Amino acid sequence: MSIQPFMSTVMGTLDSKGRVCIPAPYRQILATQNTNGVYICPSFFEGALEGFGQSVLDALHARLSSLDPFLSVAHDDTAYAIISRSQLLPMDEPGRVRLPDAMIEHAGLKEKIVFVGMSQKFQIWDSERFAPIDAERIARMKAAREREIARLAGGGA
Amino acid sequence: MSIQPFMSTVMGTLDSKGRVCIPAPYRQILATQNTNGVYICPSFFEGALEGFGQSVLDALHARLSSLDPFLSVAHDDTAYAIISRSQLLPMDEPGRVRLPDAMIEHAGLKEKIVFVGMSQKFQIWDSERFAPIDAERIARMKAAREREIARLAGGGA
DNA sequence: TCATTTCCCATGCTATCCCATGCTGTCCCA
DNA sequence: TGGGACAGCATGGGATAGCATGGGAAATGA
Repeated sequence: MSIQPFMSTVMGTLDSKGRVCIPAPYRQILATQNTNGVYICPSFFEGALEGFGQSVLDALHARLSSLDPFLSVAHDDTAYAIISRSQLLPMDEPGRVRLPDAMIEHAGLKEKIVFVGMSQKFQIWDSERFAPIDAERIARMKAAREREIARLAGGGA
Repeated sequence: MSIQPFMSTVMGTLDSKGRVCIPAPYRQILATQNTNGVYICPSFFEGALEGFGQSVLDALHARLSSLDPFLSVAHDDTAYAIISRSQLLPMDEPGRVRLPDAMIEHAGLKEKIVFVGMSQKFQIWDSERFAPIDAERIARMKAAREREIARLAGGGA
C-alpha cells in the first residue's frame, strides 16, 4: 500500500476536561508511523493547532541535523520553530489526548471542533472559527479556477 | 497493460442507507490501482461528487512532497482543496460504499444517480440534476466545433 | 490535607460487515 | 434462430464490533 496521508474533514468534541478524541483513521496513521500519541503545535499563521506524527518530526530533525548545532548561524528557522513549540501528547486507551490550556486558548476551542486532514499533518479548528476560513479558502480556489478558464477561453495566448 | 480509464455513463441507485453500488467496470479499474475502496471528493465547481483511485492521489502527493508542509501557502491550499475534502470510502463485498451525508447533500442525490466516466476520475450526479448539465456540455462542444469550422472556412488565417 | 490531573472502566450508539436473494445479461445448445 | 440455463451484478436487511463519550477512582504535587 502507498503512503497514508491524513485526509478528510471530521467533526469532534472538546469535553469539560479539555480532552479531544482523535478520529480513528488518524490514529491508524499515527500508529503506522510508530507514534505513541500525537505531536501538537500551534499554527504560526492561523488560529488553529497542527497535529502530526513521527515521520514529519524525523524530516524536520534531518533538516536541522545537517547544520552544526553550535557553530552554524544559518539556522533553519522553520524547522527550529516547529520543534521548539511542539509537544508529544500521550493518548489514553480509547484514543483521546488532553490538550494543554495554552493550546486551547490559542485556537479558541469551544465545544465543537473540526479536524482537517492535510496530508502529512492535520489541523484542529474551533468549529465556528473554521467556517469563514473554509469559505475563504474555497473562494480562493474558485477564483484561481476562473482565471484559468478565462485564460483558456481567451484564445490560449 | 495500457492505462485503464473510467468511461461511459452508468445509471445507479442510492439506497435508504446512503449506499451506492460502484459499477463493476469501475471497480476493476480501482482494483488495478491497488485501491481498496474508492476516494470520493465533492466537486468544487459543480453539484456533483468526484471519484478516483490511488494513482490520482499518488500524483497529488508527489506534488505536495516537494513543498514545505509548514511554510508553503501552496502546500496548504492544495492539500486543503483536495485532501481535506476527500475520503477513502471502504467497499463491502458486493462492491458498495456508504456515502457520507454531507456528500449526499452536496450533490443533491436522490434515488436515481448517474456515474459519468471521465478518464482519471468519474463523477456521481443526481439523475435529474445531470440532464441539463449534460445538454450544456454537448452544446459547448458543438459551439467549439462550429467556431473551428468557421475559422477554417475563413481562410485559416 | 486538599486540589488537580491522569488513568481506567463502563455504556450507548452508530457504522460496518456479512449473508441472503432477485434479476438481467450472456452464453451455449438444440 | 430461439429457448433455456447459468453466472455475475445489483439490492435489501439484520447483527455485531468498534468508536466516541462520560464519569469515577487513584496518584501526584502544592
